[in-house]
Amino acid sequence: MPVTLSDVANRAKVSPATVSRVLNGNYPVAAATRERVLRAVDELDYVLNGPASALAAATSDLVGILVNDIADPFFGIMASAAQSEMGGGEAAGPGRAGGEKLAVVCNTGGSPTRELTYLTLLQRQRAAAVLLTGDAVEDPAHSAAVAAKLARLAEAGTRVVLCGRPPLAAHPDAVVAALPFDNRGGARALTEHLLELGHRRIGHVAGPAERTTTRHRLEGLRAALAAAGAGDDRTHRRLTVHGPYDRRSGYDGARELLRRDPELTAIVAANDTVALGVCAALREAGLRVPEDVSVAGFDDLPFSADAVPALTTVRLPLHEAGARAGRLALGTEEPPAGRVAAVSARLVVRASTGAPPAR
Amino acid sequence: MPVTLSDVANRAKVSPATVSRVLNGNYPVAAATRERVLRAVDELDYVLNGPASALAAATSDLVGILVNDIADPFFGIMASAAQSEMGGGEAAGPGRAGGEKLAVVCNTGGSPTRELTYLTLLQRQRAAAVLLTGDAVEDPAHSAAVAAKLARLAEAGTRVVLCGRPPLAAHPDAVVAALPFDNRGGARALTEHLLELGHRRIGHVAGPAERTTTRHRLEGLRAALAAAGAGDDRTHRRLTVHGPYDRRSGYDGARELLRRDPELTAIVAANDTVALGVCAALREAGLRVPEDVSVAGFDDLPFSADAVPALTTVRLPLHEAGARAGRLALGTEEPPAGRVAAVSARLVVRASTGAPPAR
DNA sequence: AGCGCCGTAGAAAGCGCTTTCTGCCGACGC
DNA sequence: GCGTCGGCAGAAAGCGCTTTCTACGGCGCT
Repeated sequence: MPVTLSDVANRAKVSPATVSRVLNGNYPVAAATRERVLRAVDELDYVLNGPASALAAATSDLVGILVNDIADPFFGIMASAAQSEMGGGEAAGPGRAGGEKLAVVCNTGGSPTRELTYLTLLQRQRAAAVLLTGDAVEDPAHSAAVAAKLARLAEAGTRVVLCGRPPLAAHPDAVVAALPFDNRGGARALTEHLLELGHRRIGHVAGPAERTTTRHRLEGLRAALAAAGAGDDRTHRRLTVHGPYDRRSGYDGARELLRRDPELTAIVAANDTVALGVCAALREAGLRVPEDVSVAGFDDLPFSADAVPALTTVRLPLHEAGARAGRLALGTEEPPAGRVAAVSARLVVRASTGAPPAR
Repeated sequence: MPVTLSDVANRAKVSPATVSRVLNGNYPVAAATRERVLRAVDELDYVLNGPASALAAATSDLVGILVNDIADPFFGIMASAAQSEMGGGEAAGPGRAGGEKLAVVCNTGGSPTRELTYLTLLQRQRAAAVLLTGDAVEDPAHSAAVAAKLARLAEAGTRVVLCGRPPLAAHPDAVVAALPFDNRGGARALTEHLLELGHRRIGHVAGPAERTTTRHRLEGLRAALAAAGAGDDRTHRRLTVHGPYDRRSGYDGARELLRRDPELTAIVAANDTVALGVCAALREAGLRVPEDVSVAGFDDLPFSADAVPALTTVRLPLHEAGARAGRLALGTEEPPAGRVAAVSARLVVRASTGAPPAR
């Protein structure tokens, strides 16, 4: 019932081989013949059978993008940037010419199991490339499993790229490139800003425990604190709470921190969304931002500039990183030397931070 | 090099057919044999070749979810709800048992061309189902092209479902089900709320022109206005500006509306994100919300409750709708009678609307 | 004039799986 | 005790494409 390659061949009075060559454009075909074939394709409204050609050619045009939370713009921005690098832009011809890829995003929900599941599914589809974004869970067993999976994928010819995620410990060369974010540096700069302003009692609503991103941001923060001789480790731990990357976590976290230390003058949030929750809790407690308590976010998502007050945060060039990762996955861009290129984080000072209240 | 079905068969001392049957679980296999096969699969770390099985079986386990903007939570929420209905939850076995699907989201960026491109790509992959979310562009040529494409997909066995999008005019039965949002009703209720509060000069920062959602929301608004005898058509048009669904559009739109009519007492935004931009512009102009000007959004995205002031808006059950659409796509849920089930919209009154200032 | 070569098209062998059709074997019925 | 049936496994024919290898003209060259 569906139109096949040979139907087209018959109509164009050529062999199936020729049609295939026209569609793939990787073999000389006389202009007149090509013309005829294209016309037949058009007339029959033919669409290549993806599975069949993937099987025969042993590669497919599927590219998988794994994200932790598809409803979070942090990932949305990276994914859409990556996706926009991968064709799909112009009209798809009937064939696979032009190297258009089907870039698809897979939502792991932050669950290691689902991450592995998707990787298997992608492996099953013989994906051309896989792009992992965001956080990695710091469970040795899981990291090993992921690394092993990626190694197998790489073996089968899939290009693996890591974006906003540290390089693999286990099989570093299974990966084409890794673009980790400089979370440590960003957190450090942010904390220094707060210290300069005069803050000494700084609370932290951190991200989920056991995640590299969370750990790195914490390390940056503590490094700055330590360098300034502000507080000891026990204090830091007391002034840190963990939670997911949502508004609720910020709200609850801020209340908890306030309970633990009502004298707090600043709160650093795991990201901008969490920061909004923190602001809400503060406001509810009758505290003004930044006059009574300063608040800082992380990521610099678009809404942060519009918040009231506008959020001081650390800008991560999500779009650029995503786009670059996309090109790397496609092989359009040369991998960086050493396969790793850190993505820098820049402090953005806005209205939500200020000097601590005079006592 | 890669492990194939027959490798597994050899190791398990059975025929390839048997291995296939174990993996697909749709044919009786003696427990002992099954056991043996499963062990072999495990030992060889075998992963089914998706393209090959898709080719042989003439179906694949790919499900496409088309969204306009992956970085917008509006779509993120629907997509993630739909995706979570489609397996990927538990560990993926080596086979396709359990009907796990690879649910992938495709970002059209609101471009009709890319929409068609993705549809072709999905058709090429012989997708099991396709889920179109959000707005449809109101260009007859494009609608016809999409409808035709969907009809061909349906013909090939792909289940097509529409979520937050009106049923097809051209080939209504190409679609398994359509779950359009009640944008008219929502807009109407919202406008009535404003009218009851006493507002008469209501500005509108609408969504992109030539989109069904935009049109429906406008129609609801004008219906309410007309019913209350508030303003004529020319006035409405003068107090309406169009723009994309982003913060910027709200900001620019509000400034423009203020210029056109400084006596405005309320502004209805295309959605919550736009509403935030409106608030920013108002604030900048020295106007308080809602004391001087009331502002209302649409969709009730999570951040709306946290905005300052908390946004009055229209709640769309995005999660529920997405989940239902997912089940419909999978065939887990019976399609509604007539294949169409409107999704209701509910007014949520919060702090951003109030009585107009006494003159 | 003959040779070889370039440019182009066709034949055909798979790619790795699913599935019908066939066949074996033990159990059960009469 | 033999025929028959049912439960399970194997053989083999594709699924629709890609790609090597082969074939065929016509051209330029010697």
